Amino acid sequence: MMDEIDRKIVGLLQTDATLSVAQLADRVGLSPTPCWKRVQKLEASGVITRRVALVDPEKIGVGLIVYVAIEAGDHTPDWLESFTRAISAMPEVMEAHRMAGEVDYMLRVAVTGMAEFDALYKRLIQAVPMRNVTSRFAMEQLKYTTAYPLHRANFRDRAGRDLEGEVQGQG
Amino acid sequence: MMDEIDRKIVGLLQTDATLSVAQLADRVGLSPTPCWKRVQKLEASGVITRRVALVDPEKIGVGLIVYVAIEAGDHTPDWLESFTRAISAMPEVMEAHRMAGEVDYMLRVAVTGMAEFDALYKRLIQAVPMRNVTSRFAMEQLKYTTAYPLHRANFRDRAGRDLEGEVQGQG
DNA sequence: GTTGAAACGCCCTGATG
DNA sequence: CATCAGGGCGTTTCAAC
Repeated sequence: MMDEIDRKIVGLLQTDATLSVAQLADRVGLSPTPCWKRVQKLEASGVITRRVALVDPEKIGVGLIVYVAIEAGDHTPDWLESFTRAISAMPEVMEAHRMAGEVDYMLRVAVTGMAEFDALYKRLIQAVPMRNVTSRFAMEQLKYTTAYPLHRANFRDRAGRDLEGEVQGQG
Repeated sequence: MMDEIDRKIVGLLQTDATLSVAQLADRVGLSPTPCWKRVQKLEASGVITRRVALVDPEKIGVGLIVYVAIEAGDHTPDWLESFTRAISAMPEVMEAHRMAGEVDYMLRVAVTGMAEFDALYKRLIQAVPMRNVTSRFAMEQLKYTTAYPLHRANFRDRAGRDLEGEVQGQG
């Protein structure tokens, strides 16, 4: 189980992965060696999955973000299979979720402009039948981060106790 | 302007920022020195904005993703100002866009569970008046990437020419 | 663009307390 | 957990082609 120091390490690396182990150790109040071991453990256990470079979408000409809400044509394993394969092959589809409620799937798409989105849309409805597709276009990005919130309730202190009281339904 | 080699470098670093300059140079068909210079330039020019560690949300107990569609209470600068300040202070709000069309704003939220989302929702409607809020809950993540698509049309060859014919509306 | 080389820092691994 | 020590690798810069 992760403790408060692990939480700090993850928090720091989520915002800046160029930090050296020495800097990291300094900021979490540890010496380099155990700090390095913790980082290794966080990677081995799959908490930290990868290190990537983030890019300014405007600078590479991918300025249009579109949220696409989809109602499936039918609810069969085949449909899901075809749909999954289709979006996997589309680099413009950066995120895809299966949803609860009326909307079945939600996509986050990044394209150069309307013309390209239209082409993508056509490829999509051609790959698999859809009952309904609603596209919403972003005008301005107010906030964007890849850093997940690190709640104290999800970590332990050195005695192995929760840092906060039990959270409802999270036992 | 970026050329084909820059495009490859960005593409590689978007998926794996742990690559050494030597490895990178090897894969793009360059020697280390000019490859290193290109990376520096990409960072200085703001194409590459940062390097971060990505984390498995399940492993840190943030398993619930919610898309929130918002219609603003009114359309004044003050409202936008208050709204922006509110979501900036909420780490659970990982993404926020101002949208075209009926929905004014779109949030992507990561929380530990329904209880926490409910608390966030209350904080949100308390911070600023809303005409309508529609929350959609993700059941399963089909795809997720931080890597933007790199279209050949947005890059040049060594002669400075577009790699593809002019794209409609992108001329 | 290329190669080769040097200086420096950091990563990573041990040993010790 | 801390501290110390060391080898090896990668980064960064330089010179010359």
